[in-house]
Amino acid sequence: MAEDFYQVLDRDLMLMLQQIFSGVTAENAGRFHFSPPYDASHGDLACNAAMMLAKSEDVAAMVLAETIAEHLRNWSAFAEVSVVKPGFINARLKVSFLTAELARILSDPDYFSHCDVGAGKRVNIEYVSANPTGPLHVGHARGAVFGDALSVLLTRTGYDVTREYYINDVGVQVDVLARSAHGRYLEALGDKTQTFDAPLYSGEYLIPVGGALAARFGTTYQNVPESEYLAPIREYTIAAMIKIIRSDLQALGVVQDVFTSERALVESGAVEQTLTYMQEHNLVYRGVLEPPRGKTPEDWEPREQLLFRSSDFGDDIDRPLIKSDGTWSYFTPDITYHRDKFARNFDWLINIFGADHIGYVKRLKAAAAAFSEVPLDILCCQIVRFIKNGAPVRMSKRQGTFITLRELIAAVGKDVVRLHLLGRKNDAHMDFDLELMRQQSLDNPVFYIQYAHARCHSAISHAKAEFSILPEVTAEELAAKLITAADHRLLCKLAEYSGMLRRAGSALEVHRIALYLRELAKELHGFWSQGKDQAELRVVVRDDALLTAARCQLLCGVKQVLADGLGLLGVTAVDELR
RNA sequence: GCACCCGUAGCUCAGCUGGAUAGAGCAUUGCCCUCCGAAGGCAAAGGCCGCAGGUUCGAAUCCUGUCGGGUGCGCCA
Repeated sequence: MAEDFYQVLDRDLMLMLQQIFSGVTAENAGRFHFSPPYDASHGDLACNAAMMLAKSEDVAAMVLAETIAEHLRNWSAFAEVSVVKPGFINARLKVSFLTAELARILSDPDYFSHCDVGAGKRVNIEYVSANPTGPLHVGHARGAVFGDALSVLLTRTGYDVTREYYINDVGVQVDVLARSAHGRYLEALGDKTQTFDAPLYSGEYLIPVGGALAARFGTTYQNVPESEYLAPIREYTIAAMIKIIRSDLQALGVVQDVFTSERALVESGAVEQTLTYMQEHNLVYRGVLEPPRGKTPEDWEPREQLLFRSSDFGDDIDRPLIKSDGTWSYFTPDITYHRDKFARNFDWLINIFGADHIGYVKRLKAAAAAFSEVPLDILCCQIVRFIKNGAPVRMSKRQGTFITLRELIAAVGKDVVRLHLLGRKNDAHMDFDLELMRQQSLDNPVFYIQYAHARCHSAISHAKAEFSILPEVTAEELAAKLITAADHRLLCKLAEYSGMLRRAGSALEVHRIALYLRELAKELHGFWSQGKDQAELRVVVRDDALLTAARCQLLCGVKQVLADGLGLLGVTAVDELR
């Protein structure tokens, strides 16, 4: 398993501390690490070990820091090690150590995929799973891009990822869909009296489905009772909706591998099997629930149901599986579905939920815990407020005022949608200002990062034009040439990338990639601008071909890291801005 | 009433699993294009990190309470 830049340093630190201090073991050593200090004037790296050890060793942190620093001074990686007041150990890296990392970025074909914290474990990530009753709308966008980017990130950090969509193709919603489609079908056959009020779906997207149904079935279902037309119309229409949804996802750059049908699961008898299993394992009982506190419904009456002992597994109350009328609750097939996922031998399940399903998390985790040791993580994406003309857009399905995903992409572009939604923690509330995002203003980080990438490209091309032949640069020359403070900062920033990815992966925090890219872009822009005042800080230095070649290597590294990070987020890296 | 999420600069948000003087972008105010792309850079200003306790060498970060905002919660799906 290959280690990244910071892992190597931290591992060596741990080994060294174990040699010096008897109290340091493999277990607690993970707390000691190097990290980039927030203030660059402190150096390239800060180490927290002395302060962490002060108590267990019963020695003043400053004394320990001096001891540790003395050892660190022997490391080949460091040019300078110093100790500062509370007990920080600050270190400055040798340029050769940083340029060696740059060389790996440029020459190692596996550099961007060598992280193996996942160790090939099989993880299933379920996301979107919107009801197949129509095109996706903006409410689905965040979960879609987050699930997609998380899948890419976990793949990159060594997991074997399956991306899954669960199709809720059973129940009232899809029956309503079928009735609506049937109305459009009659319309297509010439009946102009059809209406599509309240419970029916009035969206225009069903009109072509009606036409297709007419072409497919002719007049077969024109004058037959619902019991005859419902199933075939429903099947056809759901397939049409899935097709629309998949194409919506594709427009966002989101791909999923497995589409699991609830109906197929139900028809296989898996739900009954699950109920039998739960009965055999004493996970259910017949009982009556208390009315919900503080908000007792007027028509509440206690009725006996089949309940899952979910409160034994961390839920607040037990949950109904079979309702008093003898039918399953929504939860029952869903439990079955997760049991099916467990049966497919994943090592880890992740569900991406919208904020409107937060209340569902505990019971599902309870069900998972009752069935398997395999961990289930449920990540919720908070509501995105869409702002138009300075005011939040009120969206209502009934009034047809919700913005579709297609409209959003058409308005601002896929890259803007993705980077903006991926730029914040998934569980943070956020705004999406449609005007700002359309303006391509500085509020929009896509252009800032793409601009940095384009500048790298531009400078490298310029260097190639200026010097017909750029000299080869040896490792020694690279280290000897990239010695200014500006070079140094860029090199340090590049070296952070691999460790940042590893941490983002283990924290399931995709937004860190976006933050990092912004930081790297900022360093690049700063680097660039210094060349305006001082010609020797430019990429192209006319009287120094070797320096120019070295700087080109540096910018190649920046360009590659920017492109890789943007690629992880599904955002296009461009060589030129319009 | 209960559960989950969020309260950090005027606004939108970071803060790397407990570290140094809490950071970015936008907006405001000043600079920097005869010079690799100014869609950029530099600088100024802006803060009781909602509030109150606790844990410890050390808290925006962890715990408890509390107040505000959001989302959800019934035998709906």
